[in-house]
Amino acid sequence: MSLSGRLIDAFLALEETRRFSLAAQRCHMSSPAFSQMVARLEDQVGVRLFDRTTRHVTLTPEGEVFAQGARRIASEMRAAIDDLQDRAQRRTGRVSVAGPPSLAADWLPQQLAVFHRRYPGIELRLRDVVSDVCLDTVRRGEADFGLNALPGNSLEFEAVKLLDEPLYLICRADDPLASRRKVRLSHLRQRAFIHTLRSGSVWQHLQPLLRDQDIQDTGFEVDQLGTLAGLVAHGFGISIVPRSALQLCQRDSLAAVPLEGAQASRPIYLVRPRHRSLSTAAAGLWALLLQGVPQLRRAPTSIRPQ
Amino acid sequence: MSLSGRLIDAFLALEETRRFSLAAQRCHMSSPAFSQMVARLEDQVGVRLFDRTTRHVTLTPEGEVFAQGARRIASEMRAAIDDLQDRAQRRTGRVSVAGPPSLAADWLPQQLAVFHRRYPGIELRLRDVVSDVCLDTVRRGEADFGLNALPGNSLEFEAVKLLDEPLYLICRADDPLASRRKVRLSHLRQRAFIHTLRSGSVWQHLQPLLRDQDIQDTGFEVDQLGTLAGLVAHGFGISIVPRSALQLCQRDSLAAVPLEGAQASRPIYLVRPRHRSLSTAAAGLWALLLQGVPQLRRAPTSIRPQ
DNA sequence: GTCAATTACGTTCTCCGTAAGGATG
DNA sequence: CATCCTTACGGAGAACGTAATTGAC
Repeated sequence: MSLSGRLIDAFLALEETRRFSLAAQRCHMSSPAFSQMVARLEDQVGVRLFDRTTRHVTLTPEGEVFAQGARRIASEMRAAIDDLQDRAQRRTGRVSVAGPPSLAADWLPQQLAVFHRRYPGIELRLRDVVSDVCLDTVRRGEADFGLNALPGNSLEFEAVKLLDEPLYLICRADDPLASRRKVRLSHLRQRAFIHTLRSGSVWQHLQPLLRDQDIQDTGFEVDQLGTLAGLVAHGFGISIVPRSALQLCQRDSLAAVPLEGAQASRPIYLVRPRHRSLSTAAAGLWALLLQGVPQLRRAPTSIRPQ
Repeated sequence: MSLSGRLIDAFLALEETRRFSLAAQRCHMSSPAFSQMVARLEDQVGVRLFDRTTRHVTLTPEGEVFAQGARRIASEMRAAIDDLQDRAQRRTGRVSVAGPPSLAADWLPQQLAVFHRRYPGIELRLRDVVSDVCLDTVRRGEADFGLNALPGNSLEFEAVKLLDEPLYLICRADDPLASRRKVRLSHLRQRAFIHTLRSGSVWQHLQPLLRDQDIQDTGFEVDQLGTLAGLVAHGFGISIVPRSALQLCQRDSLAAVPLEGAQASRPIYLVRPRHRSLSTAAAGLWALLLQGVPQLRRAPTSIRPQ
């Protein structure tokens, strides 16, 4: 009632060699054991598959029919196992990561490139998402894991902190604040402020703090960091971005000044579903990202006054 | 290293129910045994297929990949076994018989019709062959078995005699011989004779005997029995056919007279290869033909003088 | 605390290998 | 008579079930 891979292999070996002794040898078994094996197979399928005397071994008509099925079964088995092992060896597979636009601009692609050089067979996908939808993306399985400023519900997600990423004030190069080595939130009092997306992590992080500082909201709420830089450059206000976003704000007329104080940085977590394990490929990328943190700490910060 | 049908079934049961206890029950096993079974499967394929706590069972990404392969494997296994058992039950299959034109004219189709009513799923094929090629057809596997006047080499073929089929003289109704109740070969002395195919069994059977009887050879050698009847009807000569061929010679102007004497009949054997067993379907038809001999003995012989 | 999966362990059964038997050419 | 498949039989290992344990909610 139940075929096994070994029975199929035995059948195919005998079908090819037409000799019990040879086929047994090929299957690394004694001849009697092999004989019993064929008998078991015939018993299980319910029909005689070989005509055999001590001199000749031939397929029965039913055996010839079964041979086709046996080859398909063996092929499917091999394919299934090979596929799995290719994935285990990271020779094939697919990983999808969700991360914030700032990291998706440079560091994540850089890390993905390293990963791709090491495991060229693995298909990669990067979804740039705002903080709000990151966890949803992971929850729905559209990404294997995500990078996010919030670790998510600890019952649902498992998170490890990658690093605390310093925040920077972005202002015009001729702004008085641009000459400071550091700024505090209190320095921003009364200033016009351009928000990044309300659903983004920086906004979520700073919003309660800025409310205390009597910040003047310009009403602008941009999606692309390039747009933000343009607005700041043309005098509509100032803004705050994480260090990894500085590169996207690179303009001659702009300056960046590190924030200091209690909330001068925002965390970045690696977040994955707690109750679903990562694929081997995803686990590999996860580990690589953890190792890649130093490159992130050394992120380019060339926007500087003077 | 070796998947078995039971492991695949276990995997699919768990994949569907997502509960060890339910899946174990469905596989008619205890829960611990089932648990070990899944562990064995995971050990054999080399990767974890399920994420499980005592509360939740989920497929790993690799498990989801494997599920597709597992379904294909299970499907191929089921198909292979079902096909075999359909054939064993004679619900499907194919039989090819080779027989002489005389029997192929009526009796064989009649028997095939009986077989087809009983086993409508089995595909039937009837090859009408002259004696010469009958055994070749069987040897090459183009027919599962044959009907032939010669039993063939007993090392190569296994033959059972169906019956001895009486031979009849075919002549014009106004022939002096037509009024006889029986004729002997000696009565044919000096008569012009029309041969059926030299490769046919009747010719092979009679040729040495006719040579002793100073038979006059017309030079005609026909393929179709209808042609033979036409030649006889128009006075070119006489001929001899087996009883089963009489129906094909049915004409008002013709008469048939049974031969008597030592060689007044030719045998018909069922012949099959000795070293290859018959398919279940073929064995069924073989048995049915053996049972159908009485109908062959009662073959229509309406060609009669007066 | 309860429920579900797992581990522990004794038992049964499958399955292999060695040795003897039987059939074929 | 030589060769090759099969049967017989004993032992090793696999796999199952019962009972105890661990872990999650």
